Amino acid sequence: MRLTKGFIPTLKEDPSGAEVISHRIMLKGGMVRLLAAGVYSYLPFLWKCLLKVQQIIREEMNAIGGQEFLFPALNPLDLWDETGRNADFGDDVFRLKDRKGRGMLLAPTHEEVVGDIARHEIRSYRDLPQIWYQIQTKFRDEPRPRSGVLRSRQFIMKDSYTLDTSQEGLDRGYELHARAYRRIFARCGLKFFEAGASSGLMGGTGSQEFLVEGEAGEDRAVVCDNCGYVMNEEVAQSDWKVEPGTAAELEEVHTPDKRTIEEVSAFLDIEPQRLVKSLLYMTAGDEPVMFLVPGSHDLNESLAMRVAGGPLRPADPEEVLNIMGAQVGFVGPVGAPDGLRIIADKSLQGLLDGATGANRDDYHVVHMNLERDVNVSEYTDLRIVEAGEACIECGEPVRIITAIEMGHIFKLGTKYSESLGATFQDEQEEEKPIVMGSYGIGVERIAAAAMEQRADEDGICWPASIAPYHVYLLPVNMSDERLVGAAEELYEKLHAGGLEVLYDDRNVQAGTKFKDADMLGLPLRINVGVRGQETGVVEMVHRATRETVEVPFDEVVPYVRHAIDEEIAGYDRYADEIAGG
RNA sequence: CGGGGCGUGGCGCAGUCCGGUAGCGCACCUGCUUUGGGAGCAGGGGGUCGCCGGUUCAAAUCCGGCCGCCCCGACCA
Repeated sequence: MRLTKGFIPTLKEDPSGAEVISHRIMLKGGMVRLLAAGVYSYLPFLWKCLLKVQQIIREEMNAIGGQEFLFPALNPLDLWDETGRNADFGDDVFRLKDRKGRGMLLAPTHEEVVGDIARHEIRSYRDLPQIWYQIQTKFRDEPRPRSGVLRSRQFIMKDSYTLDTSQEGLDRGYELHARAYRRIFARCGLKFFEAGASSGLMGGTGSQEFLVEGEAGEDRAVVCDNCGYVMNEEVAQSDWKVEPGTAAELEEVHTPDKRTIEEVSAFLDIEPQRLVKSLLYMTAGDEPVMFLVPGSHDLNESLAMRVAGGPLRPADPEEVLNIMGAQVGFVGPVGAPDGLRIIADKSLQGLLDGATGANRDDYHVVHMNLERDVNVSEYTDLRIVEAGEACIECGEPVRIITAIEMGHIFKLGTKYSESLGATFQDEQEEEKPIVMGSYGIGVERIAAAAMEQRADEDGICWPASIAPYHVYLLPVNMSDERLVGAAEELYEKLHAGGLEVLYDDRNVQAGTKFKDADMLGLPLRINVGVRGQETGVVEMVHRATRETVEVPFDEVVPYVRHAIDEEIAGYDRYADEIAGG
């Protein structure tokens, strides 16, 4: 591509409103443009990268027996009412009406459509297993789109679905996907890791995330370097306990206007961890449940929902007042209403000397002995793990990593097939629900994560496997006919050699070209300058290392070919090593 | 949804407090010079100052409402 004919509108100045590095580079490098909050146009340069990512995904999905579909993005609301997810998704889904007034939505995911096809077409165990996938635009009306394409409202997802006759079949399909995902991310040149995860709105029995470490990410993972325990913070546990202390008589103390953990612990001179945080939540059926966690920690809502057996919402201040008889900030488990389910974090088990709200405005109680003073229904892990706590598996201190979620795989089971009536007949002529799995990859996030992981202050350094072009051809001075002649000739030769070249044939200062070349970050750059004219060489600059070598004119094509092939082969070898099984 | 910030030529910003000729840099067009890390000189084009309403002789500027975008939080596969 000649830059004079191409459309890569790079910016000279930093764009406003782009905080994370991938967003900044995408705007500055002329790769994306904003249309509305969380809605982006992908310009040709980035789109070439995204097409390469999609091609790698296709190859790996096809390799595990996946069949590519294209499901409709426009879905009837009725179908989503059948699974209950029209309500579950709430405001996060875009809804509209057709001309007849029928409710429709723009699909945020496709379990329902897959289930609908399956229930009409899958009759027998002989039809199974199936692996269906698509690469398609998804719509989610995120409450707060942010960080450029990392959390947008319209984005490209590879989603796939396994249909099986049994849990064992599902396990196989799930493992095939895990391997394919490892190969995909490895081939895209990413350093990634895997973590156990929460299945959230998807439901089901197991799930795992593929993550890339990066400050711009929204996920946090608890990692043990000693034993390899890696869990998303949402489901992570640790081995940590509050020191029990010594028992004493329960005492009510006046704590006027002291509501927060900080205020109360400072006022009473009690360590925050001994101050028991009492959080009232409401179940879907509006039943109250109280969760107790040490004041030093936050409640892990995923774990709370798991133990409560369903979705929860924090009780609003009025409900708290009605149920507990005191304002938020002064409620506690001591003297709670009869029958209130109280679930405590394991770290509090055996606590002899704690403090908490007295269920009376402006009062707290001290010397609380949990066993003696509180009717705890259950002890379980409920707290968000903090860095340095002992690993639940091996006891060594854990780290916490901020990361970008690239992919997520779920064992769904029969949740959707049952609600949709997607069944098959087994060998015994018995009608059974299809066992499903679902698996997603955020396509733009791969490009963004590559930037977060590999950019420097000048721009991105693309992995060769997904780089929009292989090489940046840069004649230093367009008014020097010798240079232009040499560059033109190289351009033709590189093309003929099957290489993708971005040829900067603009008549601008060399410095401008260098800046753009660094920003756009192709793996190699060829400087065609006067210096090499006499000796018949060009400068070959490796973007990632800045290493510069002189390459004789006639060896340019094989040099580039070799460098690109070697880098990609390295990713392929890595993919082979880590894919497993 | 709560908190904060912002909205002025294509881009980045000043001007708003204290009302009175819309400005700067970059980009763009023409010409000349220049050409290895975002060139110089000369000339030129381009703006309903987010929208609606109000106050005023007069509003980018003051007041009210609305919209949009960004950040933090809540939320979120």
